[in-house]
Amino acid sequence: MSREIAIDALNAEEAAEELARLARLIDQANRAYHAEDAPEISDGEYDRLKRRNQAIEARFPDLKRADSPTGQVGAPAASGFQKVTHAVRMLSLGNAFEPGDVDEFVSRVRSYLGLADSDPVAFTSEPKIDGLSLSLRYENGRLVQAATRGDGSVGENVTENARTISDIPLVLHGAPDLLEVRGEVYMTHPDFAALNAAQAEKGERAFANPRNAAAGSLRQLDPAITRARPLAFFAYAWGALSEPLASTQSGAIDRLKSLGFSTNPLTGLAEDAEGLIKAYRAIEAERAALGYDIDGVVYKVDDLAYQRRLGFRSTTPRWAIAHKFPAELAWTRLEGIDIQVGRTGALSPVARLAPVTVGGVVVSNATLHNEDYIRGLDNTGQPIREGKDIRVGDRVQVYRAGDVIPKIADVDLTQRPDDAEPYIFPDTCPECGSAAVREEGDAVRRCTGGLICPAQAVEKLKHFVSRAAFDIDGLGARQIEMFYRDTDLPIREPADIFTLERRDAANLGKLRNRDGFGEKSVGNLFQAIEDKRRIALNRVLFALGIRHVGESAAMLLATHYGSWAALADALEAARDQSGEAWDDLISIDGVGNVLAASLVSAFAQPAERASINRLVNELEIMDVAAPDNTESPVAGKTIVFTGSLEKMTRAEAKATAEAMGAKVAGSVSARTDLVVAGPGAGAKARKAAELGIEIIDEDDWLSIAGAG
DNA sequence: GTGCCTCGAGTTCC
DNA sequence: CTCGAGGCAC
Repeated sequence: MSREIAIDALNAEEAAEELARLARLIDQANRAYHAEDAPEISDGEYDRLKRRNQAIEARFPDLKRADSPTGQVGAPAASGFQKVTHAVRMLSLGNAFEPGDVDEFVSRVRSYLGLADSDPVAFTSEPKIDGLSLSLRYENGRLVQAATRGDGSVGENVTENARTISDIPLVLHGAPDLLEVRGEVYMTHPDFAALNAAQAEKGERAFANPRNAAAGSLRQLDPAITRARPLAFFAYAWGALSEPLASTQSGAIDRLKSLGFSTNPLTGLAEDAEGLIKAYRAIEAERAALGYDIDGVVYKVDDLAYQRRLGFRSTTPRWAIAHKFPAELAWTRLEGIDIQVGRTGALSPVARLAPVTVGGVVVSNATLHNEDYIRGLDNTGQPIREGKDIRVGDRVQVYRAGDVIPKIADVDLTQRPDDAEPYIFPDTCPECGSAAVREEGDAVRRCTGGLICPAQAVEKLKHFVSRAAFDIDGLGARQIEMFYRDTDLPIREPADIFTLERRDAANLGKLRNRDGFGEKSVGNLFQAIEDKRRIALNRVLFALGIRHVGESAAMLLATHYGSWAALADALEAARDQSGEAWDDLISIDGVGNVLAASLVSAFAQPAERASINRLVNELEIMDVAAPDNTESPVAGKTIVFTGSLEKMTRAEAKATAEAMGAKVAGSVSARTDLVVAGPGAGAKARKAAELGIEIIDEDDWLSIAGAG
């Protein structure tokens, strides 16, 4: 590093020079990172450069550059782009890997819709472009916002960059007043090759593959750079709309095409699984000649009314599926097996591999799941990989499951070194030495050290500050690691986070003098912690990290009990796992014996309970109200559907009823409020009549559902 | 008891 | 993203 002057000693001219130098260095590091190649500088050095840049900018605000690595004012510093909440979630798709999965998809659709064998149902097929999804929002025909997918709910605002892509029209004629167009940004093979040649000429790093080149180009802070990059765009879907585009998927795509978007020319229609697989084969045959990367074929139900009826599962639509091409494979050497310890004490083996490129990415780690997986057995004891075990020193075949998670597919026994020994899974925790026990019927071995185990304690704390839990800005995994090991100002349990400021004050505020901290960042951290003292009950419950209590169970419990006091009292009363409080807990839909026992025993453990109490004393926990469906006529009622339903299927009826706040049960009891009886209703309808429960037919139900 | 469906937990690379 | 397992319907 050339001369680096203390910031206080810089004059304006030197400061300007320094800012230019730092902008260049940081930009270079960013590019190296996006090219997914060996980074040129370490993470620590990168952070140091950014901090120095920030400090100089703070002292000379007038000198802040247009291309400042800290980004525009008001933008979150972490990414440089503003966050955008999608009006309609951007979903991911379920996957099919073989023809059988496609058959299953088609028959699931047919049975959910209740179609007879003679009723036709059409599906579209189109190549799945390997790029990055983008949502374009048009208001009154003008492009007003472009956002990346992000996590599906919240993406990044890349409007200025999207405007530079020639396939993306800035103005639409004859479009709905509001129209969100969704599609894929990608780079063609010739453009990718030319870009990399130009990069090489300029002495800059090449991109690993077209997808990363497209992603890196779209996420440039300077739109002028994006403009110079040859990006392309295919439209294939839509989000929020003021009026429908068409009545079918294929019609909507045609409409997008007539509005001026590029749509994929290989889009087709089929009537059944056989037709879809034919389309898949045809696209697969074209794959090498397309000139852009695709990683499979997407099938969608063509009729949009059917799509609406099919609806969504928790994260994926029921009306679409991605049929993936077989994953790319690569051979490499297994150099070692390490054991990681998770928050619940689970011991997970990780393969350390000689670095190898798989599907355009360099892979050096792979998950080995558990003991049995290494031995070549699945969870039922059936052999996988023809029963071959995995040994350190083996030549192994690696692929990326779902194009993401590296896994080991196969072992080449002919290349096994003579001295390779079967892997012996540890029966003690490598972090704390406690016994590691595998419960009968369980696939994982767990450390029994509990909070004595530093690995478990740290992972629990990381979970506590994670996104869906307390989500404290400036207190991420790295800081947790640091504070956990700290002797001056330790964070060893959640309550310690909320006493940090007090303890630091008592300690003469030394934190701000520490490496990586300053006046400003310490202030921000304390403020971020203060902001989370007031927090919703469900988040607190989830943050505690009790086994089997995830986000969804935490919400169920929070809405059932409403307040911390009610919850804590109930768990206290249910501690011997019987009696009224226990029955009430078990009666919650989605809460079973295992979850309930885990929850109750966590609260009954003296040490854990004391830790929870210390935390709760620091917080103001907000009550959670049950979802307000009071306008709905069936809110809070228990409904039973019986007999055959003719205008909808059972699954649909259940989904509609639940959306209206009702509970759907399988059998009639004294707790049933309403029975919907179709033709052929037998014993259940009779029992309902005996109990004096209201019975209606399918048409009555539809008019209630329509009104609700 | 068996077979779906979802959730929880752990994981990699960016 | 995937696997394992809990919860629930049949």
